[in-house]
Amino acid sequence: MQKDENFSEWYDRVLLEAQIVDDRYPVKGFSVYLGWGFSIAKRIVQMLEERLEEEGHQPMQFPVVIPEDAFQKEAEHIAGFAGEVFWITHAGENRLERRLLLRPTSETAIYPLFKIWIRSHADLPLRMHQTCNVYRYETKATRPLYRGREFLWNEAHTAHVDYEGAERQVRKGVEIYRSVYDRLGLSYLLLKRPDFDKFAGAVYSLAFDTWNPDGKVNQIGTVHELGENFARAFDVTYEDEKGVQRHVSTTCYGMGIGRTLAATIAHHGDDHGLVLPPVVAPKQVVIVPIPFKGSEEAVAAYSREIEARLSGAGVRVVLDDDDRLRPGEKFYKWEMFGVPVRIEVGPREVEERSATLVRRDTLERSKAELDGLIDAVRRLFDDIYRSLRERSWRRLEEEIAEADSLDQLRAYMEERRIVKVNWCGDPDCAFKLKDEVAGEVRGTLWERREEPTGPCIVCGDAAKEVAYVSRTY
RNA sequence: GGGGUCGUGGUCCAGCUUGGUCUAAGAUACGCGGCUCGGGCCCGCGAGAUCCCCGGUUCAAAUCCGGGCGACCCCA
Repeated sequence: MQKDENFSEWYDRVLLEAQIVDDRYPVKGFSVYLGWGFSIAKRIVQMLEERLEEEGHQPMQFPVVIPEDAFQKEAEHIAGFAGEVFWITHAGENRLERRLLLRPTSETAIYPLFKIWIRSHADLPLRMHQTCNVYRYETKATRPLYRGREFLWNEAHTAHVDYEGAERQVRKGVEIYRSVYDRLGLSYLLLKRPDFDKFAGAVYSLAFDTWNPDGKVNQIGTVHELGENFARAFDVTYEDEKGVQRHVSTTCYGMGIGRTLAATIAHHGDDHGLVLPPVVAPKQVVIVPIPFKGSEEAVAAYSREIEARLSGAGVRVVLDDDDRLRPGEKFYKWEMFGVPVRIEVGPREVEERSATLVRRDTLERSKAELDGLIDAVRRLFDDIYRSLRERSWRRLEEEIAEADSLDQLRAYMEERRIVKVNWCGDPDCAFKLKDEVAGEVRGTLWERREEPTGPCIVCGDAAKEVAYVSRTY
């Protein structure tokens, strides 16, 4: 099973065999999270929610339905999403007087309540977040976890006294997302989207784009500066210290849980299946007993002793004592599930009061004394995490190329790379570029300005930016 | 949005070109029993299939034709 040669086949197989999602649900674009996959997803959600709440976001749950009139308040927003909205038009046989829609995102659900909650500057800043499913009738090809018509995400919405407050929050949102991706060992490009590709209704949008083995970048999170756009549309105002009514400035940011999970699978996985960073692995250690004839009882007892020690130290451990499978089959099985560390226990280990450790990322074996086992396991977790993270970043660097002609760009697109080009900033040049090559302009680096090294790759005029171009999901 | 390939037990797949020998073969997974166990052993028995859906052609359709649904790939 070759991940890099045939990612699509590898991915489909891993989803099913590692019990991530089952895509056979009989509605296109909707799939079922299975036990192993959802356990990982929940851990990602939990890390994110903890960070958000540490930074003053209240957890909330808004309804999934939005009334049509609220949805239609912000003109650009409707224009951006109207084409992919699921409408609820009937209750039983009766046509509804007021149509409802399933949220494609929750701004228009949340702002009518912001208007009620926010009275004075003392109510600000207001920060909330929710983890929920959203609904978009995607017309492009759907792909489990990458692009569904229903998908799990977390969205945060904040309101501030002024634009500067919102700007600070944008930076905070970036920092929160970065910390989650980092703990998953994921590399990414943090790009400012070109104006024509920003969130519908935003002043500007930032996006975390990450590489994928098939060469299509995966957008795993976005952070939006909304300025007063939504506040004006929904008339959300507060009274300042001088008694003047002012519009709030707002931000929002969303992280696709499915896409983040997909990236974790795609970045770290190998030809044997998943490779999970220990923080999100539902089981971090699997103990495989190797019971030679005559030593079954001793091996079983010693395995249970190791299990008890690890589990007592807070390690998520499973003892695979299923006697229907041979050790070799168990090795393959737990490698598919991506369990970070395997402990092999046979008569030799019983004899020596030791354990044989195998790390999932490199499949290297090592030995530890029973008394030093917990430290050895923790060290391995740390090594695995570091090496996955490093490998992911190295791969991102290798994916990036630079082109100074359309022909060269086209050639790199064939190789499915992410390519830096000089760009004048004119949207027409970006559109032309998309017509000419298989990729599109994703944006410019947000945190560091890169100076163009030549004229615009399309029109030849003076370039203002260095843009990143790639295929997309 | 356009083009291509494909859809057969849980999974992978043979059969389709040339309709009948298909009461659909095999592998794997599953259940029972035995033997084993340091990388997917081995032996026996068992169960499991609306041949994606709807319609048509025909004495006869997994196979041919039309439409639909779904998946994958390529292009825009």
